[in-house]
Amino acid sequence: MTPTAPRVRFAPSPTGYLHVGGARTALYNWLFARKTGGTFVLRIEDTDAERSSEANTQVILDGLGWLGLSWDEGPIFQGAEVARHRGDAERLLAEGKAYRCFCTREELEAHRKAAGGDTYKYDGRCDRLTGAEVAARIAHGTSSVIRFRMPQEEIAWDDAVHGRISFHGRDLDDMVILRSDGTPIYNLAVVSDDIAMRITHVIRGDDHISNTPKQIALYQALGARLPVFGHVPMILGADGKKLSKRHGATAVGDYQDQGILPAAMRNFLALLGWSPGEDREVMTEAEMISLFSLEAIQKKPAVFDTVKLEWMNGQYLSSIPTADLVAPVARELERMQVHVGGSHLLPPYIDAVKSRARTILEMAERVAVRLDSRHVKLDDKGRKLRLKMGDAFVGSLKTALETLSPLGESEWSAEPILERLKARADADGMKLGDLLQPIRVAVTGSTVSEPVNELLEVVGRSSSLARLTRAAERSW
RNA sequence: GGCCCCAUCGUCUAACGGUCAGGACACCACUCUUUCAAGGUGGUAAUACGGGUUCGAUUCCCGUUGGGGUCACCA
Repeated sequence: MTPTAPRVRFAPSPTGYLHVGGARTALYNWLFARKTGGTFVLRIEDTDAERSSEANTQVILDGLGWLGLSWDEGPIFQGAEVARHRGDAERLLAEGKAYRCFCTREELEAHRKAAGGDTYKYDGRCDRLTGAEVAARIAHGTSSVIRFRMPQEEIAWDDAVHGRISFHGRDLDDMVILRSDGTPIYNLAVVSDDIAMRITHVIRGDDHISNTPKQIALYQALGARLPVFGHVPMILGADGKKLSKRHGATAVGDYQDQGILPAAMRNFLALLGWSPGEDREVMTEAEMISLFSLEAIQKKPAVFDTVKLEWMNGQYLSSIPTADLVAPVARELERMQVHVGGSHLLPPYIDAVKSRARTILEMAERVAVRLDSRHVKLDDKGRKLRLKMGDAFVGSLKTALETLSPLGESEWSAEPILERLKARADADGMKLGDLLQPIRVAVTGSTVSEPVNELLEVVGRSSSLARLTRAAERSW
């Protein structure tokens, strides 16, 4: 390994599912590592024992695996490193860069109220305690935290995506770095770990910008060399607000469930806040890696557009061989409790449906409709067509039944079906479409399908006739 | 509210001071198919506002407005 090879990390906390924003951050780290020949480390930030869980950790690992984001080291669990975290905090204390604070939560709350709330900053009163006073309180067994004394100076860095960002220490709190129970607070744990793991590039969400000056101060106090920081923009919902549960699907698992392909998700996520230029959109993994750069990342937040994601998925779906679709569609059908009778029977159904579906789920639903008439549901456009056509709708169905019933089982295939329907339409002087579209709606419930004659063949003689009869009688 | 970040079509974005401001999604129209999509062709649609700097600003500077992030013994 060359000494200049970058080391990056993705450091989620297992307090929930893998959010699409987190997934994109992971993706950018991964792309950067692969592009530069660097190392991608996975670290699980589980120092909040209350909210962390093994199940959540597994969901995150599964999500990354599904997206194909392989890590080179880890997962490393932050919770296993508390001894080092504590050591670092105590070192800062010993070097006079941090101090013990004996204030209780109640006292802090009282100060905050007295100061008027919003702009409250710890006033450093415990920093003014004499050595004797501190010793007395410790001897008395009063519990304490360790606070870091924030340098009162400008703290700035050249952000890999934003350019120069500058804060001033006077606006920053003397933050707690070690809890009274001896466990570390986030900012200390992160810095301690990133130093120990020799991380060279910290690529994370914009929501961490305000943590960065605090962490830089910690790096400097610990005498460590600064990594490059790069803050990638947030992902917003359709209403322009930060993406959250009320926007519907926000976990990568949700999209997996909807039948989005990992490659499509990865491509879409990469484009959300980054552009390779030259109007490139659909890219292979190798192209994405070779074109990637931190400097080309957008500074402003991006709205998550599920419609475009589905379009992207359709692009990928259409280039996948039917054989590769059998297993995922079969799995979905099983989940829907649709009886298939062996997945070797599936290919003709998938072919029938493939070019018209944008997700695996949609594909499975359409296959289900063809397999089992109980899945036929009249959709809005179908209903609209029936209303628009009025009596002619049922008339067309009756005509179709008359025309097709005489066809025997052995003659029931696309070619003869089309010939008969054409001949009949000609004879009756009606437009072929006026005859076919009601059939399509009666058989599938939808106005969209493969050519009607092929549809009838796939569905089969008896089921097709039964569906036409039912639709004609019920006159839907 | 303090601090910080950001600002090109509805959405994702391109344009290292000079372009008829380009592409993609979505939408509309046309076209192919004696039927649906897909495809093809075309169209509607943007530099938030006000000042500078400059021969010339989407691009550089300042301000306004608007949006976002963050202010815990959470991460």
